[in-house]
Amino acid sequence: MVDNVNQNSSQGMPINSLSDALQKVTHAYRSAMAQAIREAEVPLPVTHVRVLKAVSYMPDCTANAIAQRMRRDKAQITRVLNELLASRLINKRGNPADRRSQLLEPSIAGTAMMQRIKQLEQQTLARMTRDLNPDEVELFICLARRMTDNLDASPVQPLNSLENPV
Amino acid sequence: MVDNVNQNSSQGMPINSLSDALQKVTHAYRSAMAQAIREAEVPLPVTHVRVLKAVSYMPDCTANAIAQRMRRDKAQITRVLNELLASRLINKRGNPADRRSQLLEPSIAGTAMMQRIKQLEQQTLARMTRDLNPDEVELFICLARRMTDNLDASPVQPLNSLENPV
DNA sequence: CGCAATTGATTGACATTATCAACCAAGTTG
DNA sequence: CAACTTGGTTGATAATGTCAATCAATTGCG
Repeated sequence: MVDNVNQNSSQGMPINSLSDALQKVTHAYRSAMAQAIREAEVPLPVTHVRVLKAVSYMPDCTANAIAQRMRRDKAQITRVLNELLASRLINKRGNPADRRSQLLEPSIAGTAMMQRIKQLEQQTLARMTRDLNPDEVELFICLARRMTDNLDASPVQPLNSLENPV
Repeated sequence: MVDNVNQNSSQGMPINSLSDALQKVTHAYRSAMAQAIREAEVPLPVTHVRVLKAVSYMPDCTANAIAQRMRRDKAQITRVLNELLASRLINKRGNPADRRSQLLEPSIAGTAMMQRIKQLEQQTLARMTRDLNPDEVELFICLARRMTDNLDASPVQPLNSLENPV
């Protein structure tokens, strides 16, 4: 109801509640996934799961590619990858095209883990969308992407936007 | 776009990309707000802003009420409130109805700060939704809420029978 | 009333996530 | 070759989230 009390000027458009709705649903999803993962005794935090997912599904995956795709700091990606490596869930191979980088791929164990996680994710998403029909889900995704693109496309271009040279 | 490579079985329903779309748009929004706040030289992290917002708009606001509404750990709320107090952005008043708790309200400075933040939020949201019409925004909010409620309402449903491939 | 249980708030400890800056080695360009 | 860029790593620190224990005020109930 923090939203409800946003007197939103002239229109009936409750645009302010957008931020709350967004943060709440994301928090709910992350909590649900974290809980599902905990209960399934998969000893991986959510971010690690996402990185493992990227490694599993991105062809010719490198650390930098993950960082760009997930729009996260490459430092954090490095750390997560190191822990996944320590857990033997992924492997590094030298990149023949560039000796600075390594190609990443899931190990056998990583692939198996990914299968379990995929199930958990499907269950959580199914629970989350149980009263939504496919069209509504698709529409939600579409809207979310448009909003993401809107924010990405027109950065306020500040002083130090060295990160994304797009 | 980790999503794009999710071979999503037989159907056309891209249910898996939902999680990525969700996390990306939230991350984009948080980044944009954090950047706007930084540039406006408002020295408050995003969570503090949200709590200040709650204090500003919730009548008879208490720490516990905020924690429940934001679905966050009350420990975290306490800490954020303490910092807002230290920054003189909010005030505590004894709660006549319950001497254990205090009623929270923004200070003069807090109200002024809230006005600035509200502007920043409006700008960010406007940028994010610039090619969406009000109906689409409202629909998005509605869908987000339904999903949040779905996750909140049901603990963890039994595994099978949840997702018969449509 | 007296006392156990509950509740609002706080604190400590810790895990997770995010960001920034410095750095190195390999690659690229002039 | 020198200057610069790029992929990756590391250190430091901020921000966020979660759990457990604690204290004081309140409530429920015999």
